[in-house]
Amino acid sequence: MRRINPKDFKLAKRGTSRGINKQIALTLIGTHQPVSRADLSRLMETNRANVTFLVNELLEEKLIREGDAGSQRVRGRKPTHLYLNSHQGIAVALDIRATRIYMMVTDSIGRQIGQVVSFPTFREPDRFIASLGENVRHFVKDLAENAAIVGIGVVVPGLLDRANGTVLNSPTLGWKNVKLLEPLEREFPGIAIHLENSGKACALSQLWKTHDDGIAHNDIVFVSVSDGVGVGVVINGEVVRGRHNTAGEFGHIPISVDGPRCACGASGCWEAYISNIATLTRYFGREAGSSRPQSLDVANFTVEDLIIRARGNDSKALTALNSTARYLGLGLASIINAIDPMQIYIGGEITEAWDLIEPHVREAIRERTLTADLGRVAVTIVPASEYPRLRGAAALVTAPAFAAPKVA
Amino acid sequence: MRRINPKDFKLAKRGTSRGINKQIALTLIGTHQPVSRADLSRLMETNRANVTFLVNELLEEKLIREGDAGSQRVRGRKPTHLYLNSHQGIAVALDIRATRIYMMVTDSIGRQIGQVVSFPTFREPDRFIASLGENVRHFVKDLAENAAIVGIGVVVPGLLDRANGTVLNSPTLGWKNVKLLEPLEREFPGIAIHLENSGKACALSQLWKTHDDGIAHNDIVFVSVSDGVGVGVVINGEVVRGRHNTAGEFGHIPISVDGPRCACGASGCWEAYISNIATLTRYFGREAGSSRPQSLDVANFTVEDLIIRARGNDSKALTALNSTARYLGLGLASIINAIDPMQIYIGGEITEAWDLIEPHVREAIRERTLTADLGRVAVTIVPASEYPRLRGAAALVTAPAFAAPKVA
DNA sequence: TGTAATATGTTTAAAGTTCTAACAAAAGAA
DNA sequence: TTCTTTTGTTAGAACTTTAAACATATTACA
Repeated sequence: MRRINPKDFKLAKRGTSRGINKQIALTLIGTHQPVSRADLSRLMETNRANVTFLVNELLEEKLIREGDAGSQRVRGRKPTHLYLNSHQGIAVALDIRATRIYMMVTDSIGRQIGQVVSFPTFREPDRFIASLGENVRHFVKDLAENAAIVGIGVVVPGLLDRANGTVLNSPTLGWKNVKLLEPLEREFPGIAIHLENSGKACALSQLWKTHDDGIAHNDIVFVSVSDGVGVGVVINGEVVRGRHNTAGEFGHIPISVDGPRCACGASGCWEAYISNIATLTRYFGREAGSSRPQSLDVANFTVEDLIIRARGNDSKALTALNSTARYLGLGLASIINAIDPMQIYIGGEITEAWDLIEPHVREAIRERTLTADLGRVAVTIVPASEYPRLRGAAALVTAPAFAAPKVA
Repeated sequence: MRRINPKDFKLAKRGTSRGINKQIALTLIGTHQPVSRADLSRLMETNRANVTFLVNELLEEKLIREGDAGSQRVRGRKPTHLYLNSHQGIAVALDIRATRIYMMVTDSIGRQIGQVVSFPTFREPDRFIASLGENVRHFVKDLAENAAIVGIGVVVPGLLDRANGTVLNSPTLGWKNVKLLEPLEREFPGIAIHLENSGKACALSQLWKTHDDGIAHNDIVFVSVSDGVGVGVVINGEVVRGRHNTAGEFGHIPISVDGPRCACGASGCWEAYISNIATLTRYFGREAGSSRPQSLDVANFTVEDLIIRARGNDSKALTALNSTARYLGLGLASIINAIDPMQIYIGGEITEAWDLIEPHVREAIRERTLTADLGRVAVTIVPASEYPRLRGAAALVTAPAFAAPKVA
């Protein structure tokens, strides 16, 4: 039961019904392809005539294509298979990280083309743009020859003002109030640029993924554990943004308000307990709350290294991981109690130790969730090899064609 | 950008456009009444002809009515004023509390009729239903004579299974897995029964309230502080329910995981720091974490009494309140970081001390919110005299007529 | 007082939907 | 070859929004 916003509604025009049904048909072709017009009419519970009209228009718009005739089990005319058209130009996905920028090229329906490449990040805004422009053009030529870029999705670790296209604050990059949209549009004239926060991009990557089970994951949470903790929340198939595009910052709910100092200025944030730096600090023997994590002595030792040691016989490493696992679970329980999602996805380096830590995570979840049902929520890891941030960035470009029209 | 759920979509039929536009017109009549057809055509940015058709149908359905001709500022024909029709039967709102049940009767657009009445709560389910049935019939006759009841909204403190119409767990009432919908439907044959959790009902009450400023509050959080802490979250004009109707339980996010024991079984929950019992326990000198709040010696001393003492010269009372205020703010900050709402509403006995505690609440909010914008979010108290639970219960009955149709 | 001007609300017809029913096309079964 | 079945299309009915003309009602002003 949704209330219509009297200051922001969308009237149904002559073409609204068709618009809705076309998007539904397109979505179903995406999830069921190859699929015939007759199949669609059954899936949509409408008549074949209507489907013919809708499909013809989608064909004209080149959003779908006809394939070979399918084989019919019993007798009757063979169906014409319909597929999503993946040749509508390419999307460029960029993941801006502290030291390197990662880049993926996809076709118009978000399927990866070639390999992920990377190039260095320059912190100075002008140089950042110039280097990025040069590299993107170079690698696109490499990967996709003459294909036209229809859009560029850019994922940034930090808070974004999407209305003005600026990075409000990114501790990772050391950026505050850096304009990004406008210079990028100047660098790539005529190409649509989309900016997104990394936590929200990860959530998008799972929302728009075509899952094997065919079930849509329309109420999900993605928790990305890395230098910081990024969270993206999807409710009703839509990323929750809030009034200032700041929603989803579960990384800073407290575990204990008197706990270790966090990069955000407060203390005892979840992030301060489970970020990679927190885990490493724990391993190097400091009490979690006694020092600022930044001042780590062993600069090049990573969580991946820690996990390798834990798999060896380094009990101290295992203890550090298990401790993080417990706090991870405690925080997840808060998210579960607050959102009650269908599924939780976890990304970040620590997922490589999932077989070691999962029991501790689950136990902590059970400990703090309100009901047994909530304690059993599915928790799935997303390995780095799936590039959730990059796939989310690509979705920024490729997904709008499939999105539900805004109505009422 | 919402993804269409391929397992749960709604096709646009012949009448879908009209359905959408009728609900928009109805909503606008509600927020702008009295309003003419010509006004509507301007508000909706469509032609007067279309409005005539829509309005005529709404008139036939008796959802609206024509009033006197309005006075025209300049020349031209006088407009015909349109109003919502409030004579479509009555709604009964019931708020089930530990010892008494409160009841309000409203007209078909949710406006209170007569006074709020109350009668005792029987915990034993059969007797509960029988007594409730008798009292409701008695008081309805008293308040609204022969009016037909179109629906009954029932608000319960605790977790509900709305699919099966049962109370899963209500510590306040001492109920576990108690069937409620079916026996109520038997008790009131032919009358629609709606069950709702108290936190969500409070959120509904604000969502469906016609605010003076005319701004719709489509992203809000209602925090109700009482024996427990109930929270209702509204995103995109819709209450967030989650997979098991359990979403919104921010009452059990931790302040400190090693904090005082909570009624839910975990420890350090927000609720354990700010519930009325926690505040009283603090006043009576126990350390917040050292004992179970249930075993309170001074049984009949309430938070209201505490506030009166704080307004006198009882510095211990003031200290207890201020301490609760600080924890209230710390928890609110987590909600703000997570949801980034337009507005937060606070209900419960403690709001009577708002002038005393607001500065402490605000300071704690600022301390833990991620950005300055988030720290400035509007926090409004809803006094008990506005009966948010009862108004939410009434909205369960009266709001569906105004709700947006489910589409795409 | 009468006429022009102007705003409201309705009617009519056109353009664009879904939907029903009939029809053509294509393939296997008998 | 003929029948049966399935797919896909076409024609027209029913129902939309929308543009334009029209009727109605009121004020302004000569």
